[in-house]
Parts: sequence; structure tokens; C-alpha cells
Amino acid sequence: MRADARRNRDRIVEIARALFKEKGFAGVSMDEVAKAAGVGAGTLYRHFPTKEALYDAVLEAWTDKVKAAVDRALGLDASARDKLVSWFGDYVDLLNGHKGAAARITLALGDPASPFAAKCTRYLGANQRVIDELGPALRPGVDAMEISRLVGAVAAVADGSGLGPDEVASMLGVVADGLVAA
Amino acid sequence: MRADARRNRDRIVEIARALFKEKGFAGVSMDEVAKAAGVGAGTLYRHFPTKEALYDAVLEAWTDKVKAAVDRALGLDASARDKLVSWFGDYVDLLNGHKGAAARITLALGDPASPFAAKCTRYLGANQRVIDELGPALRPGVDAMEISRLVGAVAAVADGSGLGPDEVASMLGVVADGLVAA
DNA sequence: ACCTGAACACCGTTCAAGT
DNA sequence: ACCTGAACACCGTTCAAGT
Repeated sequence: MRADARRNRDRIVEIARALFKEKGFAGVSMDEVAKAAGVGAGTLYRHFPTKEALYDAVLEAWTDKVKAAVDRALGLDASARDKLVSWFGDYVDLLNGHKGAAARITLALGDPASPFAAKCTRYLGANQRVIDELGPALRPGVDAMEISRLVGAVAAVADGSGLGPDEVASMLGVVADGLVAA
Repeated sequence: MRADARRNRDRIVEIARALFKEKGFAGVSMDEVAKAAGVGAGTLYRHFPTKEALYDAVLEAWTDKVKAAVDRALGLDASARDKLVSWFGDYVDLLNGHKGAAARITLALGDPASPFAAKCTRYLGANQRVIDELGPALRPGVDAMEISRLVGAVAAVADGSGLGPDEVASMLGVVADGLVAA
């Protein structure tokens, strides 16, 4: 990759991140990103084949934060239920302020062709670790996909309806209780 | 309303229902509806100010079905948990085959200006009835809005990801267990 | 009153032409 | 190789002109 192309790519991601953060996925047009980054539309699409692929690049840091959140929660001196609530809450917070991200990632969970496929794998892996560690405390038969979808569903509604921390915590409490129930 | 206008309105809703059912909300354009109904775009918009308002009219029967489903579930000779699962399952089924409806109604739950506001009121009312009847069996402090959002969130993910009945039932079981947990 | 359909505004994406 | 920006295809919505 040529140095000027690399510079363009980096600037695009940086500027797009600020715009998406401010206005959400649907509130930013590709033309707007191109203009703000000082490149032509073609250059934007040369680096990112779709708007969702650009969004995926913008959410890059997300992956590391997911891992850190599970580690922290599993290390807590607390009940399985409270560990779940802590991790779920951190996950929803991670998506907080990225309007449109939660629904997109959640709906991509079963789709290997999605631009978010790598993120989905990480997220599923995180919930698999939870299952491996909390094993017997959880309801039998529950799998990582189901937990990922349940928490992702709550995150998507919280995002779309602009719910406050208390409302989110309460919904996640219900899900966590349901997951530890026999 | 003039007779010809009434006829036009009815035909539009009928044809739109078939198209939305077949292709989902996003898969049908307003031009397509107008053409299929044999009217100009202006006529379509005279009867329905937005695409969502048209969708709301298409989902008219929904309201009665919601009431019937709660009645049936509450009349069951079963535990509170199983009544919840029955009603939630019926609700998700109601939206099944209307791609895009679940997410729209769920996100409209807090918004009185939404075209779906009347449906939201009915849905919230249905869950309020559930709370009134099952009262002490449910977790303290839970309200109709929270239940509506939780079940709506599951419905939206089920719709968006094309989940099967078993996957949906399992997720609803988690939510129901969480709602009856102390 | 009600209808028509061309037109507007916007947006994701492509591509011929340039350097 | 990489870039530009006009152009394409599509879509929700509006509005001047008709009956």
C-alpha cells in the first residue's frame, strides 16, 4: 500500500469515526465523509467497499474492549448472576454512543458474509468463555449464540429508544436472572 | 369521504398488505405500491402521509389478535411462567411474516408521535393486564414498558435474523424465567 | 374533492478519465 | 497505483396541473 493511500485511509477512518459518533450510522452520508476527509467518493469506496465496511473499521477498538470487559467481569468476587450483569452492562455501554451499531452487529451474528463477521466471532467467543467459566451455574442447554442475541437485542432497543442506564440495567437483570434459572 | 376515494384507499391497503407480506417493509417502494394499486403517487400520499403510516394501516388486524392472545394465555391452566411463554410466543408469531414490523413497533414504544402509537398503546395495555393478573408471581417493580421492550427486542432479532420457532421459544423462556424470578 | 405523474432531494455505489 | 467527480439507480415525498 502506497504511503499516500495509507494516509488517506487513516484520515478517512479518523474523520468517519467523529462523524458517526456525532450523528450515528444513518445520519452520515458517504459523500459527507468523502468531503470531510478531502477525497473523492471513488477513493472512499476503493478503501471500503460499502458503508458498513467503513463502519466496521471505525469500530475497531471495540474488539479489545469486549475482551477486557469479560475478563473484568469473570474476575469479580461475585455470584454468577452478578458477573453476567456486569459483563452485559459493559457490553451495552461499549455500543453506547454508536447509534446503529448494536442492531447491526446483533443482526450480523449468524451471517459470515457480513462486514461485522470478525466482531461477531469475538463477541460469540466472549460469551463462550462466560459459559465455560460459569458452566453449571447457567441453565442447561444455553449456548453462546443465544446469550449474544439476547444481550444484543437489549442493546439494540436501548440504542434505538435512547434508554437510560437504569432501564438498561433492569432489562439486563431480567435476562441474567433468566440465564441462571434452572 | 367520496366513494371513489374510499375504494382507492381500500384497494391500496389490500395490495400493500400483499406486497409487504411478500417482501417486507424495506423491500417494497411506495412507487411499487402506487403502480400495483393503479393510482398516482400523489393519491397514495393523500391517503397515507408516510410509508410507515401505510404500514400501520396494513397491520390493522394486529390489534385484535394481540387482545385474543393475552386472553387465551391468561385463561390457561398453567404456571405464571408458562402463561408468559404462551403469550410472548403468540406475540412474536403475530409479527412473524411481517419483516420489519417488530423492530418498528418496538422502537416506537416510547414515541407518541409514531404512526404506530395506537398499536403501542394496545401492546402496553396487554402487558399491563398480564401484570395485573399475575401480579405477585412477577418480579417486583417490573412494568409494562419493560416487558414490552424485552419481548419486542426478541421479536425484532427473530425477525431480522430469521430465527426458527425453537430458537425463539428458548429466548422467550429465558425472559419469562427472568420475569418470575425474585 | 380527488387524482396524475413529473420533479425534487437525497443517498449508496460505479466508472471513465486523469495523474 | 491511486485519485477525482460526474453519473447512475433508487427511493420517499411534494406539487403544479388536471378532472
